[in-house]
Amino acid sequence: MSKEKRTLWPSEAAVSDVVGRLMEFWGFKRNMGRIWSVLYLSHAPLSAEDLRLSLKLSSGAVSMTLNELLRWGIVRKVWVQGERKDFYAAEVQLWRMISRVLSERERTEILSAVEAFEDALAQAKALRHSTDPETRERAELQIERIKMLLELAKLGKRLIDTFVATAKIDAEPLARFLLRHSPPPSS
Amino acid sequence: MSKEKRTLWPSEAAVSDVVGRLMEFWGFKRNMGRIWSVLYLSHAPLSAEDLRLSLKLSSGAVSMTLNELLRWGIVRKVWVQGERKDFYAAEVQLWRMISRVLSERERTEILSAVEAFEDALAQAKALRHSTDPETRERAELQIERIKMLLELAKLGKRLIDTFVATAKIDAEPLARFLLRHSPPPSS
DNA sequence: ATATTCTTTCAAATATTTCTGAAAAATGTA
DNA sequence: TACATTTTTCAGAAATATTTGAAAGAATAT
Repeated sequence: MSKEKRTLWPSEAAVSDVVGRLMEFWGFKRNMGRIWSVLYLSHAPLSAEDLRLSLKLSSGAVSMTLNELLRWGIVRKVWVQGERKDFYAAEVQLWRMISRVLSERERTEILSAVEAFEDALAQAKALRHSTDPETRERAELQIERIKMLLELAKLGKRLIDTFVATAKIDAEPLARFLLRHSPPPSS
Repeated sequence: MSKEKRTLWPSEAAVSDVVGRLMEFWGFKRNMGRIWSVLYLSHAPLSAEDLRLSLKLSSGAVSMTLNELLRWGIVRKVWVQGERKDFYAAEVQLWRMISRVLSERERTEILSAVEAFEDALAQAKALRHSTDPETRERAELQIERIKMLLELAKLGKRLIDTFVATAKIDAEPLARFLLRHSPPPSS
């Protein structure tokens, strides 16, 4: 599998292109998506060099990107008997992959947003009893609005938590998750 | 409101910082979030110049960013009697704002992904009857996997559609949407 | 019509992100 | 230990994204 597989099939090229774009859109590096895709569509684990050749990347880029993918739990290392180099395989459970990313991200992003909103709220509340009526009025408005943001952020957190929890126990949670809702409006 | 309001309150600075980061995280420009925040926390509409001064941006940046925000329906223009310049106000219905962005984005991103996956699937299917057994085997695997991706993309589309539809008819759809699910696992 | 004020545009400047490739480090082999 | 292979690191290069500021363009008032 390390001699022939140096050129991507059209289907592989197409998928790695879209997934690369989607991942980029999602805030990852495009190459993360491209590498994952090639692994995902491969019938056997691939080495860093396989990936380097089929995607025309530098060895450094492959190494760094693979490690990032490993950190996200989106790709894993695989032992191949008799081979010295490492081989890599894609996480094929899509929902698991997504839930991992979501939970990983919400921890850093949403939680820090919640904290920051709480701080801002406290700061606005401090002005509630200003002697200047204009200041008081503005403070009141800001308190209301920041509360909304805070609520929204917490709601987002809960949504992610729920999703992640569902994904953990259920083999096809995405479908269930969705189908619990009214049917889609238009197509 | 155009003379005094040149320095942000700490609460305003804090919120525009977080929201700026969140929006950047979400794939928008940081200044979109910052400008929106200042407007959102303002008790009166602000002019481009107000924003330029309080956020220390160039006039060009303010103009471009405001237009982008207008295009997303996240900010609207407001007439102020007796004033010549335009004034701007933030969309305060958060869920409406989000649903608009979601529906706008899914149209371009998810739909194009679905299409691309379908193409890739067709390409893989074309190899199903290759004379080479190895090729056939690989084609079968790819077909299975691409199908999963396609399903996932369609599911995502449906999720967004459902959300957007809910948001359209309901004043606090986010809450309902969420609360229909089991309570959050951890905090 | 002309002046004044405000908004937009856009090429150049900055800033940020991502990639390359060669050297260093690590890992295994004899 | 010495050697061969594989992986990682990282400074600089390249590619992208964002911002500036000045000039052009609109809009309104006189």
